[in-house]
Amino acid sequence: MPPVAAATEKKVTELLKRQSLSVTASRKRILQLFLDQPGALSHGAIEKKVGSVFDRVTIYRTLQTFVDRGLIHTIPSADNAIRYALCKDECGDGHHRHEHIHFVCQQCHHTYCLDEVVTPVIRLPKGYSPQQVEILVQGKCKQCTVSARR
Amino acid sequence: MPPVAAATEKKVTELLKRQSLSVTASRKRILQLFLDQPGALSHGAIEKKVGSVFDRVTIYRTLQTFVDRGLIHTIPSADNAIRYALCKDECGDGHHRHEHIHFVCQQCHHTYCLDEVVTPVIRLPKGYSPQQVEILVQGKCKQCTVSARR
DNA sequence: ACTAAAATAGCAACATAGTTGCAAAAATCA
DNA sequence: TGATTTTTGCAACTATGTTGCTATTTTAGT
Repeated sequence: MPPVAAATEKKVTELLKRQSLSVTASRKRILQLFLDQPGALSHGAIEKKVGSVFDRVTIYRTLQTFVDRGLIHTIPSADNAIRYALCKDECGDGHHRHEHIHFVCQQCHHTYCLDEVVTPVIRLPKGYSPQQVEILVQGKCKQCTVSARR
Repeated sequence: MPPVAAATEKKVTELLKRQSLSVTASRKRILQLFLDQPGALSHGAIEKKVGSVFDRVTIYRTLQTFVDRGLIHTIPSADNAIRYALCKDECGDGHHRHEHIHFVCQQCHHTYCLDEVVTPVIRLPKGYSPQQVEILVQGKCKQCTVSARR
């Protein structure tokens, strides 16, 4: 059985309204993509899934809107493919509060937010004022470790 | 006076030969760009500087070669612009060993390797095997903090 | 220093990624 | 329902990254 149940249309509509966003087909569909799976998605991955239904430009703009409203956040990468993942409730209009780290599996290439792992405090040299810390761990994810053990 | 002296041609030639790389004009010039300043450079930034002299493709291939040989390393970003920075001596053919963090200034948009700040050990949930940890700190850099104080 | 072999650079052509302006369509709100 | 606002899709464009091929440069051996 699949680990995550499909989000109902009601749920995504709820989420959009809560951010006072117009409820449109593309926004509902793209938000649902995020709810339907545990990892992060790149623009490219989303385009592959729904690119025949919605215009590329619409997908770009939808992602930007979601980031602006604090529905999703960006995850940096070393392969020129920014990923996006759902935010927790603490994020909202114009601000993001994230304390979790990001895990990139080198085998299945999925990216996950590890909400249970809190980012440590980083002590910087004099003169540097930190604002935000992003931690990116590469390795082998839960699924891939399990599959390899069989 | 400029803070960093220009690297001599001899020095870059030395570095290239040490990695058993052919010594060519583009490799010398691009390597010198890195030595002439303290931060990281994106492909775009390099192209702006020497794009009229060398072909775009040559720059891409030179950067890739340098990464492969352990001369420079990549720094992930959230703006689809991978940065490259010089490696310390511990890196070599096919492998990279980095323990430092990366600092991105939100004001001047430069990226620096903070070699004196060591990446802490990150404790992951069961099932995840970490291979590499990348830490990206955003904030205001030394220069920009000083300039603001004036 | 010269030459043959190997490596690299430049070019062209292509593929992918991201942006902008504008008119048509859809969503909101009264 | 209808007017207003917002969003979408399209077209055109810019930027970014890749590949194959040939010419040029570099290297290594004499």
